[in-house]
Amino acid sequence: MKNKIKKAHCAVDYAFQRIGGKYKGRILWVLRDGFLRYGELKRAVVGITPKMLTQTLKELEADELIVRKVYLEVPPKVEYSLTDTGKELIPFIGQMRSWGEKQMLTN
Amino acid sequence: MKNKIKKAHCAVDYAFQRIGGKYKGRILWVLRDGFLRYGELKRAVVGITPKMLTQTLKELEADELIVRKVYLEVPPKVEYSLTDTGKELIPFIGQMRSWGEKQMLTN
DNA sequence: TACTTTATTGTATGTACTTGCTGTAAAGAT
DNA sequence: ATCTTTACAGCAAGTACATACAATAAAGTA
Repeated sequence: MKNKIKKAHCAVDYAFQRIGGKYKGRILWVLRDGFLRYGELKRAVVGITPKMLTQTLKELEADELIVRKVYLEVPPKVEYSLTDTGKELIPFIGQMRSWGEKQMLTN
Repeated sequence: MKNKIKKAHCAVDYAFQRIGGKYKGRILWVLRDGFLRYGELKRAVVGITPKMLTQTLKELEADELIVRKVYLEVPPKVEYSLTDTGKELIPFIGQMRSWGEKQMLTN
């Protein structure tokens, strides 16, 4: 399966289906500056379980928002980075983040 | 309960907790131009069940992103509109929407 | 009296999401 | 031979999200 978008009623719906989910935004955000390995992501996205990290990374990959690059080494090494489409989302996530920061202070 | 944000690990997390969910983005979006009654919202957000609409509206209200105004009439009349905080999210949702539209064409 | 309209609420049921925990491969170091 | 490291996979279990369907209040109209 290429991705799991069901049937979007509108573009807003579609976009939220693609970057919704508990960790997708955060993962995209920490990848904004380049390549991160699985373990680095795990440390960067505090609180995520390995299971969820793997699962979410797979979804983002199937959705073509990130790229997974495997190095044939032992112990294994896998690097993740944003695709061009994924990079386009960074400004929005940045805005959301600013809004969130402001709100967190207000409360 | 004022809202149901658990413990945000970062601002991105926080923001997604507040506008995540299957219908929140769409509801905020259709409210961008002013006031809508419950029934109008139901027609605007195609596919939502009355139960989910009520529930989501309550969450958005508890989160202070929308305002609920009740008119003491029979049959009942209730109008919903964005708060200032809610309005701040509209540009962001608009951008997401543009991205989504573009993506929908690309696929 | 029965019917209509509007904005819900309640109960039951179902599906999707998320977590916790254990296990694996394979090379290199001790 | 055992231990370490890295990046996962599998399974059971719980929680959250979502749907379907029935029901309510209360004034106005037929």
